[in-house]
Amino acid sequence: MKPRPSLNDVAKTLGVSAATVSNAVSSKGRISADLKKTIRERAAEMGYVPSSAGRALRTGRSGFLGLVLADIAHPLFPQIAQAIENAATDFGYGILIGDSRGDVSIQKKAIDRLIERGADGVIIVPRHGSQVGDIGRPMAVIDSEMTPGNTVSADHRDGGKQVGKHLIELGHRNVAIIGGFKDSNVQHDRINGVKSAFPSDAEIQTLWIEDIELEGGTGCELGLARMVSEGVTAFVAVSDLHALRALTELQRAGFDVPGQVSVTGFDDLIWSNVISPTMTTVRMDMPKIAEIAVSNVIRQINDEMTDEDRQNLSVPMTLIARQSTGPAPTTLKN
Amino acid sequence: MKPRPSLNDVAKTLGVSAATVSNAVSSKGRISADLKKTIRERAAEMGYVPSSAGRALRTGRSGFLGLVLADIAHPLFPQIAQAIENAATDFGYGILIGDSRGDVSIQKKAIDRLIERGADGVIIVPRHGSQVGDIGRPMAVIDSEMTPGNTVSADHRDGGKQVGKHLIELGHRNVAIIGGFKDSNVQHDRINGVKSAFPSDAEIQTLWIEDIELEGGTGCELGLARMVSEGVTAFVAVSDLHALRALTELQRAGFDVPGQVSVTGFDDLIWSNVISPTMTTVRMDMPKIAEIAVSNVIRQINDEMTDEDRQNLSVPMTLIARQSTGPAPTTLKN
DNA sequence: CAAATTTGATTAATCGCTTAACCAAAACAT
DNA sequence: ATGTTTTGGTTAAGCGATTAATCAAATTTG
Repeated sequence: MKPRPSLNDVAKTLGVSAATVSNAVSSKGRISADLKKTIRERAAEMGYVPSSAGRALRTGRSGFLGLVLADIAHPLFPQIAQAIENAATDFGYGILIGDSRGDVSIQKKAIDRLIERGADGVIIVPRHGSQVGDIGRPMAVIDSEMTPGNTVSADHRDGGKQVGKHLIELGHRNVAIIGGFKDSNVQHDRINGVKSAFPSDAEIQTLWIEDIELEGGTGCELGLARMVSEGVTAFVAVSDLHALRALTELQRAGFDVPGQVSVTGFDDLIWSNVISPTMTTVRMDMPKIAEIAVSNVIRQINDEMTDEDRQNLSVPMTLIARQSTGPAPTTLKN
Repeated sequence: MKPRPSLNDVAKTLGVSAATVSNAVSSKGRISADLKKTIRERAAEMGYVPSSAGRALRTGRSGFLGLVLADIAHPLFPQIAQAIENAATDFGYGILIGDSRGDVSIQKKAIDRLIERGADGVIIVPRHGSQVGDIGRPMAVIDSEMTPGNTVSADHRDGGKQVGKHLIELGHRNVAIIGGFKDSNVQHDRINGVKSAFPSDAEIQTLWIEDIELEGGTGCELGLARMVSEGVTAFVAVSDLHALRALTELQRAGFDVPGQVSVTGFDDLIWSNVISPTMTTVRMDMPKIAEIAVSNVIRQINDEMTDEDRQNLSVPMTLIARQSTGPAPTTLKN
């Protein structure tokens, strides 16, 4: 726990001024190539690391970005956090996390707390149904194109469309979409995308888990078996979590997936590739999204915003066809 | 983006010294109750928020703790991050996240980066098979009691024991344990715990996914169906992720869970309660673990370590019996 | 060669906060 | 009334970095 050397310590051992050391380390100001090299070597061997506190105080920049998710417990969080952290690191920033403990009303508070802690900007993944007002600081929102103030998002609509096309090619004409929350813009985008792929004579219905659970209780059966017997040949869930729920419910009811009925999800969550059958899903390009969000915030911090930056960007999604989808069975309805 | 008022700004509007304002805000030093109240009110109405940079520079404390996970993509990460963030917030600290991008060799680098960014201490959840050397700064390790330098962990062994007992009560005598990585101390603890619950004449075998995938490739079938036909009546996975894999593989092969075979997992991951059947699992008390880890690091920061703090604490796990376990079938072997 | 310019480094101020040292006035004790 | 303590505040130093202003020496120019 020995205190680390300061700029001044390094300067003294070389008999130069602190300013010169600062210049050498940060490659600013005027300094001869020779001295710069000498100083850098000495600094390195002394184990000198610039104090972020000192720098922050002087420059007014902390070098941190806040990452706020309404609910950290969301299964997509690892993907998001990792991508954001990596992108931020590439830009020389650190990531401070904030959690609103599942309570939407605290979302704003969580953001404020990060700002108070000195975050130079904030990246927000708002909870469905909520939107973020201006916070007077650089920020980027990752949600849906429909969300006011959104900065960047995956092209959820096209992702849905890809799923729809995939199912059409497999011969499915009677499909049930499984949604979670009606007030989620992301889910609506995905659902609309799916629908847009089908011709108008296709049979498409949408069921909402929040509705079903209102009656059956959390984690209740969704009643998918009955729907299959009524002709549904494929279930499109707006999230791999719901897709997993559907898959296991169908399997347990004795159906063969994908032999008798197909299932698809979204987001390529951690388990999608190890369950049996592996799940057909659509993946976001999180590294790309993160890079856009982070660089956008940083440009705001540096007052380098261009008109282009204010656009609501969308990043393509990628369909990953796996084992949970197959040709529509022709036996039942024809 | 208007600059926020400083201590001095507040002091000037009241005609007092900055030191007095500081004392009023932080309740230190000597100050009359009246003036303290006045100052606090004025500070509040001016929207004064202490500059973390100024404070950090002066006190040498940033107010941040680093959280390093070898792999942020781990499905347990949300639980951990949320618990740590909440605990840290309760203690007035913020959380800075670090990721080693899946590469164990970078684990140390990720830690160093957080320290360089000014983290006062670090909380580490090391990757299986790795251990953390002394970093010369306050730190806490959350892994297994077996891991050198471990600070706090769930009582994985007892968790395993609870699973074992649960299965014994249900009449299971022929069990297969599914492990992931052999070099994981946590998994070994759990496995040993499970074994310890069974009498010596019980048939217990252990299969390792890393071995099986070496031949079959990532995400391959585990060959559980054959094992069931050979008499195994229950599968104990060391993680819900593996349990899910086992469950779907068995269901797909046409087995009824828990009618013909039981399955258990660990960690109560996000999906455990929504799949069908819901998963019997064992849950860690992450809030408790996080609180212990965070407070331990903070005591190190404040040089308040007691001998008690150096102990390797373990926090009880809780068995959550759900639908995936049932009485052992008596038809096959008897 | 004197004047102008460039180069390379130093000085000193400053960011916002904390805290030890100090001091005047009030309260108490002898 | 004089000495002592307590109370309530102020002063001033300093944490470590950045940067505008400055200056001496070296170099170029007329």
